[in-house]
Amino acid sequence: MSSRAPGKLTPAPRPVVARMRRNGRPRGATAASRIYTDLRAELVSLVRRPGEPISEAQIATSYGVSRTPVREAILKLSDEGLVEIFPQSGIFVSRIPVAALPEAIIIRKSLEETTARMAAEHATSSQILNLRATLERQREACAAKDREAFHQADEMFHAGIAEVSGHPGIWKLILQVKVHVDRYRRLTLPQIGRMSEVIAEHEPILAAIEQGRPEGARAAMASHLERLLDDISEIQMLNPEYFDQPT
Amino acid sequence: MSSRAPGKLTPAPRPVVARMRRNGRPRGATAASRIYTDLRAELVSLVRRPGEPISEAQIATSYGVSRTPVREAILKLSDEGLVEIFPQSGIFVSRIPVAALPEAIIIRKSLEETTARMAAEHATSSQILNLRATLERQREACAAKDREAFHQADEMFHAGIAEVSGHPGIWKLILQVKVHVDRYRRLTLPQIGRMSEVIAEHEPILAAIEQGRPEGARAAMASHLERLLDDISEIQMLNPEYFDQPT
DNA sequence: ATTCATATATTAGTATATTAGTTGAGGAAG
DNA sequence: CTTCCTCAACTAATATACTAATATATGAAT
Repeated sequence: MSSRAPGKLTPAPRPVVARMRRNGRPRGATAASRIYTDLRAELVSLVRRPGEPISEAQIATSYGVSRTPVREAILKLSDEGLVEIFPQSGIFVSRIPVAALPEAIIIRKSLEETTARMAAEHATSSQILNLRATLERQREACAAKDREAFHQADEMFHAGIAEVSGHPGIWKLILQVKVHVDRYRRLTLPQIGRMSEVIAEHEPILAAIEQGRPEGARAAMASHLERLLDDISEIQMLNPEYFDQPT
Repeated sequence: MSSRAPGKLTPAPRPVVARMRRNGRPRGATAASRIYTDLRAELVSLVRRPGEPISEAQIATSYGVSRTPVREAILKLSDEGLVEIFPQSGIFVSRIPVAALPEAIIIRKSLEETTARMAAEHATSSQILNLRATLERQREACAAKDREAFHQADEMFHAGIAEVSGHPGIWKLILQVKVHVDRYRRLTLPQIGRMSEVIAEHEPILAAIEQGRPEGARAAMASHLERLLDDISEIQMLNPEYFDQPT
C-alpha cells in the first residue's frame, strides 16, 4: 500500500548495535526547545488566545532565528493539541475542546486515585513532612490571596504524592492530559473562596497517607477531583469563541 | 527570566480571533506523516532493534525526499521515546527502559479499571454483542494459533470497552503509554499457552459488563492486567543489549 | 605498546530558497 | 444584487546549503 521505498532493511555499515553510551545530553539547549518552552507558557497562560493565528515567520524574526527551529517547536505543540496546523493555510491556537474536558478529568482521577493509594502504602516520615510543608505553603498562599503561589503549591502537592507513590512518571502524564482543563480554568475562574475548600480537601488526603490508610487516601483524592468535574459542568460561556463546540 | 524576544505581544494585523473553520484536514497526507507511520511500525515491530543507529540522510534518500520531513518524523518519535537523539552525534533506536515498564502497566491498569467500570454502567445490547463478537474472533485466532490475529482481537477488545465506557480517548492514551511494554513483550514472548488464559480472563470482564456489575468488571479487569505485571517481573535477559538498565 | 594530540569524517542543528496549496478579494457574467 | 471565476498574496511543506559539535581514525611522542 504505502510506497515504502526500497533501500536495504539493515544496511548498517557499522555494528547493528552500536556503541553503548554517548554524551548524556539528549537535547536541552537547542533554540527549538527554548522557543517551545516559551510558546507553551504563552499558550497555557492564554497570552495567546484560542483561535488566534500564529505566524512562524513572525516568531522567527522576533527571536532572530530562522523558521526551522520555530517550526520544530510548533510541531511539538501541535502534538500536544495546543495549536492546530492547517496545511498550506495557517497555524492557530487551538480552541478549548470542551467535549474532551470531562474525559481528561476522569483520566486524572483514575491515575491520582492510584498514586494516593500507593503513597499511603509506603510513605516515609520525611516524605510526609515534605507534603505537609507543601500544604502549609499553600495555606499561606491562600491567606495572602496569592493565586499564583497557591496554584504552584497545589501542583507541587499532587506531584509530591505521585513521587511518594514511587511513580513520578504518572504526574508527568497527568500534566500532559490536563493542559486543556488548565486553560479552561484560567478563563473561567475568579474563585477566591474555592481556595480554602481545596485546602480542606487536601487535608484528609494527607491525613490518610500519614496514617497509612490506602483506601481512605484513594477515596479522599477521588472526591477532591470530583469537585473539579462539577466545576467544569457549570459551563460558563463567557467567551464562546474560545471554545470548540459541536454546536 | 526566559529571554522572550521583544516583538509586539498581539501585533495581529487581522482580527485577533480569526475565521472560524478551515478545511477539515489537519495534516494527514504529508510526506512527514507517511514516514512517521512507517518508521513507527518498524520500531514497535522491532524491525529496527534497540540501540541501532538511525541515519536521517539514509532514510531521506531511500524515500527520495529531503532530510526535512524525515527529521520531522524522527522528532515526533523522539517525543514518544522510541528514538533518542544525541546532538551533533547521532540518532538511535531507544533501548527498552525496563525500569519504566511497571509504571506503564500500573497506568494502564488504573485507566482500564475505570473504562471497565463505566462500560458496565451503561452498555447497550448492541455494544455487548460487538464485544462478544470480538472475543469470539479472538477465540478463533487462538484455535488457529494465529498470534497476529489474536493480538489484534485483543487490542480491539480493550479498545471496545473504552468505546463503550464513553471515553475512547482513554484507549488512545493507553496506546501511547504501553508502547515500550509492547516492544518488551514482542522480544520475550513465545507464550502460546498464554493465549487461552487471556481469553479465560476476558470472559468474566465481559460477563460483568453484560450483567451490569461495575465493581465486578473493574475487579476482573484489574486481575487481568495484574497478570501482565507478573509477566514483566520475570525479566528474561535474553538480549541484554536491547534493554536500558541502571546496572 | 600506550597515550595523547590532531585531523578528518559524520552528524544534528539551523539558515535560506523553492514549491505548491489555500484564502479572500475583486471583477465579470448572470 | 448575486454568483462564479480568476488572480494575487500568503501560508505550510519541502529542498538545499551551511555551521558547529562530536566521534573515530591517524600518527607522533613517550
